[in-house]
Amino acid sequence: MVTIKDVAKLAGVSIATVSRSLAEPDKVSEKTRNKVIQAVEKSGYVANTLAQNFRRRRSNTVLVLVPDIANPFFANIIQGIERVARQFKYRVLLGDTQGYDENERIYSDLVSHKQADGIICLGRNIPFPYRKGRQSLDPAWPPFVMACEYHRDIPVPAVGIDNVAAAEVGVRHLLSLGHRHIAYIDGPEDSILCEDRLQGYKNALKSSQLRYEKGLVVQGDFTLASGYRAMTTLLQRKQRPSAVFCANDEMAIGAMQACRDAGCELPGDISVLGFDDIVFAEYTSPRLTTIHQPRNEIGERAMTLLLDILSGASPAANRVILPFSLELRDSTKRLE
Amino acid sequence: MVTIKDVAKLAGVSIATVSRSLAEPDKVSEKTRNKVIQAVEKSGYVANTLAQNFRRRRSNTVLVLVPDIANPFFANIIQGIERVARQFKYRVLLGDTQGYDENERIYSDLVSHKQADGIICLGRNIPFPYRKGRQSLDPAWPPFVMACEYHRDIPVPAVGIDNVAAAEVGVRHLLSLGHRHIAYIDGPEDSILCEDRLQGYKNALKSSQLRYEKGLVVQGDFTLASGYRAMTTLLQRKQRPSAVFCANDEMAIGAMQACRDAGCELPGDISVLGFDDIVFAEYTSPRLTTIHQPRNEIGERAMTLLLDILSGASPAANRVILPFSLELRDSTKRLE
DNA sequence: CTGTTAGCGCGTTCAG
DNA sequence: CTGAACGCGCTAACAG
Repeated sequence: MVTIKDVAKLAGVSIATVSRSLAEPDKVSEKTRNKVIQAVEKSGYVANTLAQNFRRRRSNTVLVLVPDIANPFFANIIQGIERVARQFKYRVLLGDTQGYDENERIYSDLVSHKQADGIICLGRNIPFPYRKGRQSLDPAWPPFVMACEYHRDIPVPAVGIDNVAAAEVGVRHLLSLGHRHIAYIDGPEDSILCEDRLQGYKNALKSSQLRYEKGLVVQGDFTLASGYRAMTTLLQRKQRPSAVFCANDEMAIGAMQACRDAGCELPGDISVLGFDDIVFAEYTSPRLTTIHQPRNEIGERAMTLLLDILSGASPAANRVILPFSLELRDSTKRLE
Repeated sequence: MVTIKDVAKLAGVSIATVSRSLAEPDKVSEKTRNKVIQAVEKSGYVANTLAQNFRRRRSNTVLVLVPDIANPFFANIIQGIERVARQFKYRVLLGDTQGYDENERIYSDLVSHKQADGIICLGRNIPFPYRKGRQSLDPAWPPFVMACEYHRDIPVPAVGIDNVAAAEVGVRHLLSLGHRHIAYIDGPEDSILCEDRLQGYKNALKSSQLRYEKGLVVQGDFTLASGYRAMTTLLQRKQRPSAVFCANDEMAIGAMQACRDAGCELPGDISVLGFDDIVFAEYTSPRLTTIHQPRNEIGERAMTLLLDILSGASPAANRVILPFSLELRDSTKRLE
């Protein structure tokens, strides 16, 4: 292995000069710099990152905590993170927590062990212990930002969309089609993002002077299967809803299947509205009307935000709200 | 920051003893070990991984090169890798290559920079330069294994299924339903895995004394959109196929959409057969008949294989072939 | 079984 | 602008 010493010898300079020429080129005279660069090329020197990291006390790595990497929604966010990370020479360490806090703990330990400089959290939990009711960012926490979700009490830097507004827009769309009996298939209980969507759903109902009916809200967990189950439950009501709003596309796709299995026509008997706009949404039958989130951009902005924090600069904004849009397709239809 | 020195002082032993007590506990007397452990707990010491990695000259990290992380098929494999990695205290570094060789290069450099100890490659290329026609593993290459794909000439350790056999089983199923005009929507050109599937397709045709017709094979790139386009092309033939075998589920789902848009009934007019058995396959309409691959296990075995190689033990087997199964659902139907 | 010692490869003072 | 020298925190001989 060729080390900085070899290069120094070859270039006839000291190792300090080699180090400087590479890290802070402008602090070195052009002449020496060229000598060094030549020596580097000739020897095929590449700095030993392990040694660099050790010396610099950082890893140039960010940890991405994903509740479920198999969820295509998260995958797109990771893509965004990855792109920015690569651009800034950062590495992305993947932590698939499978929804277990315990795993989050394991992974966030990586930061205290210096294996990662910061964390991007795609799930809904802060991966460090903290007192319930805490209202401020603990300075002892490592740099981290949340993507999609955010925290109700603690001002954690976060990137996402306005979920209340998005849900409201979606449900208003259903209302505008004449639906009055609209169900909501919710996501996991402790997801603030789902609470927001529920709130948007309620707001929309209210704006049409409709009463919020608890029985029309069924809980799922973002999976296809849970959407199927939830819809099955809803279809057993004496009065079936004429439309259903789902907290994500996968549950919507599951719900559609349940409708078909129950002999309902789509969208004739039931309109279905999704959330996220995953690629598959365009390939369902009927094509799924849904709320589009800029997933790649969410990832990019989250990484950028984390980079800001890591560089010590106060982040441009603590909470980044990105635009969403209602993607009209064929799964919602005017009530006849 | 509390270092190994502090612990040594606190425990009244040398730093070497602390190091040993933690890394090789059985080489230390129980008494000293306990002293050390107490000191560790009292001081809250955590070893600096950066220093350890530097000293040990390895990172306990594997790099996973993914052609497209948004593809749910890969996501499941990564899950498997992740699980085993966590179990063995390895970290997973993610490299989304987006199909660019250039990116693969960037990432595989991480290994030479000691940032990763080995590579698991989910794509179809060997991420290092090598002479075309090379027939053996270059000892200069870092430890790596391929999952799903493998290499035609070079005996790269690989995990996957028997794609020829799997495709043959699938197409024979179509044949057994009376189909004689069976199309194949192929994957990317340089995918050996797709070549194998094509071979299986040909074998099946041959077993039924059917002629292989080039026009019935259309190329896609594994995406939903490409499946849609490919099917559209196929539907424009004077004689439409009565069944189509797709190299993956996403293309199959795209193809189904194309059929619907063209007014074909599914599976009445056209039977569709997928490959992979991604979760969405059960939620299409009709439910997609497809070939199931044990994705999680592929990931697990790939990681295990890499671990074997890293530990110097000659891997139990150089090529691991896992079982597949034909998942009969509703998208294939007897020809009437 | 334990302690002493010598670096790993690099970044970073501090003089010059 | 450049070089000598130190040490980051830890592991791995080696000697005792």
